[in-house]
Amino acid sequence: MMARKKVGLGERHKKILRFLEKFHSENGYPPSIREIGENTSISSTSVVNYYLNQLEEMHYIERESNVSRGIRLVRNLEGQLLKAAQTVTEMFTVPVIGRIVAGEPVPVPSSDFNYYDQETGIDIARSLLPPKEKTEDLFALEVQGDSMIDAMVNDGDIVIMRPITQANNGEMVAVWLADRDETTLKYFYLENGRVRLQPANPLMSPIIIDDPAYVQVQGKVVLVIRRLEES
Amino acid sequence: MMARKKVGLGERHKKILRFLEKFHSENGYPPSIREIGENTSISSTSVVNYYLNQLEEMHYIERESNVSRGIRLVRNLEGQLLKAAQTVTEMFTVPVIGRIVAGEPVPVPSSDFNYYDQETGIDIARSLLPPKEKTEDLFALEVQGDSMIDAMVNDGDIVIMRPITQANNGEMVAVWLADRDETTLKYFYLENGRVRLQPANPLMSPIIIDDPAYVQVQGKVVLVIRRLEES
DNA sequence: CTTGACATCGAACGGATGTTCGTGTATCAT
DNA sequence: ATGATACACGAACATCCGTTCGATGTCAAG
Repeated sequence: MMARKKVGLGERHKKILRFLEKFHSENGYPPSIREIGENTSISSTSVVNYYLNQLEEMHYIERESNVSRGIRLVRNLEGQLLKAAQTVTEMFTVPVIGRIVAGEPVPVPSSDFNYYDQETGIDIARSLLPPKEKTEDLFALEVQGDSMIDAMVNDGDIVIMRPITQANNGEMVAVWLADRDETTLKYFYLENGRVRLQPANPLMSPIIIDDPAYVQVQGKVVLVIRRLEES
Repeated sequence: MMARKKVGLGERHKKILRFLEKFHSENGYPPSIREIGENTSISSTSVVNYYLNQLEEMHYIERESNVSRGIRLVRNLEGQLLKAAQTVTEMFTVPVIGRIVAGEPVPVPSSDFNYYDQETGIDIARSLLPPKEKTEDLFALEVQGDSMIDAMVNDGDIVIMRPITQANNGEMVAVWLADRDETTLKYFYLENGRVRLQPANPLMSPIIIDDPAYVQVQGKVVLVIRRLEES
């Protein structure tokens, strides 16, 4: 109230910015000018307008004239550029549908699996995957037991997979070995009619399967997440 | 137009959803009903209203009555939950500041490290970490080489860490072993004045260090990410 | 002292916006 | 055939909303 010189971001500017951020965060759309005023103790819409104009000049927001709630957040209080729009599509939830255990086939979801009903999911930033990788049919499994160390995955790790039945060479896949009653995660290579399953652990030897019929590809591994326990 | 039975997401629903997503993405605020109509070839605001009500019943959107542009996107076309608001705060970028190599100390950022200047970062969903885990000082390192298999991390894995100099028992830490000129990732236990460094790999034996002065704790591991290459 | 810049206010206005209502057409089941 | 339901339309209305205007107060500089 005593700041007479224009010195940049004043307290009222900050207060409005914080409110803009919070409101959009909670509601999915920007506040109106009256809502801004009510929540920042400004009684007149023209004063709110005045400050919004200044925030626009300082490139914290962008406004559309004569558009209700036409306010776009550009920077946050610390001046960081906000990718508000893009962020919406840059994270997704992968349903955790079960466990991956050495002695059982992978529980691959059926084609009519309802991806929205899962109660447990794991949030993944889209940028962790290649741009072309589709996300809709990904599923997550929790590793159970110590039997997957050749794949360098540990008890409790989360393995995110895509259901496939045909593998390309070099892909890390989950296969069910019918003659051994065993699930294993390995790099898949089809060479001269035989299958080579290469462990991720460089100290371990590959498995060679003469008859590919014994190798049931169940899914392709796209991501492994290990969370360390909070102690 | 011929579909008289109510069958769920119809073409018009999809068209509107796509437009909602695109418009919000580009403008930072939702479209008005007339804008929706103009862009989906619907000539009447009441028809737009009709479809928006249906999309709300199907939980793709949420609406606020009598609020201009009071539309919140809840799910996208594929049905994935959008955390439009929360996503802004539920994802963050961890700077990748270097590599973790067995023969060198961990490059821990200094206290005046500028976290915003890093060009390489890795996006992490906030939910992958415990709620109390602060995110501001986390840094990421890329594993180089095959020398960390006792920690079950592989060449190319991303290890996300917090700088600490004192470890609690049971924490997965990066330590610099001064007598061996070696960095290693292990579970830390201080027992009767001696340090036990337990490998994550259950087939491997612990290291016992009699003099804790030789154990320089450099950081605590909070998350490991393995991305499988697209082939 | 005056002047200009900045900040604050409320009232008023006109346009933006959402909602309701009634009508018409098509489809389906009985 | 009838009745019920779903979808599509335009008109009308009331409220929401942004903008403008004029007035007032404070401060700093000349």
